Amino acid sequence: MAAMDIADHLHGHRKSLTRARTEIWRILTQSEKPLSPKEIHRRLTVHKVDPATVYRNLRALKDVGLVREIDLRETFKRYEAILPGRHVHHIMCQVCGRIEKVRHCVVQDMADAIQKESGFTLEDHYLECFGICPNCQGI
Amino acid sequence: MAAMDIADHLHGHRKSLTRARTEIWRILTQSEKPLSPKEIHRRLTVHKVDPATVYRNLRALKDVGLVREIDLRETFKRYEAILPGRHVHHIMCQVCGRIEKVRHCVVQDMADAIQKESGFTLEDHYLECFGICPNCQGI
DNA sequence: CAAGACTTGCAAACGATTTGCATTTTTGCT
DNA sequence: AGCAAAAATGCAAATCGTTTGCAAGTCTTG
Repeated sequence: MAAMDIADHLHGHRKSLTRARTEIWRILTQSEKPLSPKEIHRRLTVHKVDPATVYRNLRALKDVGLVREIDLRETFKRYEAILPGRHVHHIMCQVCGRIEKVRHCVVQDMADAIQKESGFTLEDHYLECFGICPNCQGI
Repeated sequence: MAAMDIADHLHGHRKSLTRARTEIWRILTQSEKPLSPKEIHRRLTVHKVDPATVYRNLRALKDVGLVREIDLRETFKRYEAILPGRHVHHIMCQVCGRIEKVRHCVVQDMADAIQKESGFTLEDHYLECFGICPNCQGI
């Protein structure tokens, strides 16, 4: 998604593409893994951006559907850019904390079963995995 | 799991089955849905149990594998008893917040794909669903 | 270019959870 | 049972991530 698109996306919600937002978006799209607000703040090159601004912008980006909030059982949330055509989950190593993407996802296959079982429609889900990475196996 | 078993379970970890723990366990096993520390505290009938004690005990029960911590994108965590032979996820209504169990789970089917993709073993996962419950559909 | 809408920095507030410490309860042994 | 050691508890204070009020700054749109 180009910078142009995110501007449109934001404008559609009466939100503007500010310097801080542009940077946060760049940082998120360039990252291999979901980042914490603190990590994002640390990587900002624009001067004097307040942590509160990072939080506010993450929420704004989340509200317009550009960013996803991820919980990996840590004391904070992580955030990642939602890139079109990708449905991504993650797996975190229980030993070293390394995080990798999981592109295979079978959750949608559960929709029918859920519908039958509880009558709920399945609109969204949250799937994060924990395991042991190659480096940590057999230690 | 009977009270006897949980005592054994705890003793195996040098932990005792105290009055507060017994009650918390009872509350959790009797609940239809995962509860927040605050809800658990509110349901305690033993006198003068401090919130800190609830937190400490939830952690203790989690550490020995009796309780699972659940994140439903709220401002707090929820906890539920891990009953043998049950692998349960949840679906929360995006409209009214109602929570139901989801017993069908296909995540283990992903283990092979994950192994091939990233080399990780899949030890545990975290799957919570969001949708719309029958009552809220068509509103 | 002006008026209103949206953003920001800063400091203070918040809410959930954790911790230090002195006291009480439970355990393990005799 | 009786007791010393270990673990748990209440209470208050502290932490930590995150949110909010407010005044000042920046954008947008006509």
